[in-house]
Amino acid sequence: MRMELKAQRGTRDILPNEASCFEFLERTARKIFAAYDYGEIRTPIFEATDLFVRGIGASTDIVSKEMYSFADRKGRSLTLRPEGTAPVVRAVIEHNLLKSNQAVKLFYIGPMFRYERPQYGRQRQFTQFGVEFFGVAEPTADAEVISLSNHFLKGIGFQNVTTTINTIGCETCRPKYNVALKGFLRQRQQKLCADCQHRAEVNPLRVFDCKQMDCKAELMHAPDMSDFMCKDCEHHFSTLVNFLRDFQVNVTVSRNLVRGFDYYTRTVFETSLSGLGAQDAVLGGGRYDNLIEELGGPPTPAVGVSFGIERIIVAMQKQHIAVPAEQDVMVFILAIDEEALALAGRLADLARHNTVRTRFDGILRSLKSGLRAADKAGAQHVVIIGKHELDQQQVIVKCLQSGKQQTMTIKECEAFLQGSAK
RNA sequence: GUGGGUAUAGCUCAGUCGGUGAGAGCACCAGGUUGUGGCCCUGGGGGCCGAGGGUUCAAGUCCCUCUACCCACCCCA
Repeated sequence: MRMELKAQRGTRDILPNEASCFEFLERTARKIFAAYDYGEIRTPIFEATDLFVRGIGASTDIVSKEMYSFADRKGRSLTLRPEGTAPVVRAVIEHNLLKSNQAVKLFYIGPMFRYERPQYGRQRQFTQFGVEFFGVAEPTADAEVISLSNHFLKGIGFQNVTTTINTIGCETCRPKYNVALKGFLRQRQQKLCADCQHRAEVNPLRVFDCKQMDCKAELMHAPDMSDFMCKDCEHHFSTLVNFLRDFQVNVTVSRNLVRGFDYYTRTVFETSLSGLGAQDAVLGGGRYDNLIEELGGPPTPAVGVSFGIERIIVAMQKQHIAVPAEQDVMVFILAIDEEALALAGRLADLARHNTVRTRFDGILRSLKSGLRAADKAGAQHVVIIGKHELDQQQVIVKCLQSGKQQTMTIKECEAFLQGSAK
């Protein structure tokens, strides 16, 4: 195979077979998002680079080394969006969607871009669905978003879904804890791995995620977040956990769960599915009570989640979850003689105008190969036209399932294609 | 960004110690009496063996470079 032009690294083509899987997920998501009364928002694929630097945090991996940034013809620095929350926040501020004490619920669907090393379940262009819930500070909002996430995975067909949740505190208690943790890590610096030494400076909470046994052992003695947590945060979290139990969402509390964006406050969560190897998180999210204000909007609490669609599709394949088959009846129009092509084309056109799913390729086939093709295409009915039929102004309509067939006049066939074929 | 692995037909993969003309299954196409699908049988098309260099009388096979993919790390969805 000689090809100079190929899909770029970390991108790929979605062929019809897989596209139907995306379509199924989108359909399922829209149904569930609608049930929770979220409205769709479509934001541009690229934004000012500054939006992500300020929103996600300059020191995060995504901003410091994974963004597709470029200068446009006037020298503006633009970036293909690496995630969906910052653009949505920008949009709700820009359009004054945030009225006081009003809940605003939005969802988005679309491609995201990160310059990462591709791996299974990790592409440079990938699809995320996500929801953002603005204006409610109470844990009811967190619970709703997590419940919605669970509902989505169950709607697709996943069983035994468990979500991991944690709280990382708020602007009053987290800094105190960070100071204590950093102090602790500095003391033990020599005993930590290189990665953890780096984490200790950039995002100290991440050290709890380290897989090195030595680091884990050291961290047994680390200061405990719960000793630093303010009353409000503690109450928020325990209430949330209770809500989730009421909602029958399986949750595991893990103090090791930390997320890579700077904007999270209090609640963070993610859900993993089996069959994905190292990249097994298919959704992740959390609360971000300060982001809107930081980006120039009115102080507004918010919570959101995003779903990794390609990863969900991989998990579906690994767990043998099939996309429900299309139920539409299909009619196959088969011309077996040159003279029959015109009538075949006309009948196909008529059927299509009546939104009957119709297969007609405009080519001559032998009766045998035509029926084979119809069978493979999954057609229910085949309209067969040859010169014998034309001479009599008739056609044959064959039902593939029963094997029975009947001759009809052209008029009868037209009526069939307009009515009972569906 | 770091370390390791892989690359042969549309798909999944064989191909020995370098040595006749590059294979299988699936998929596709066509036949199996004159106009009837699925199952079965027979036949057929389709590969510059990822790209570029090198070693050799001889390279799919050995060496180097590049590219892509895979696994782990990092990070994340």
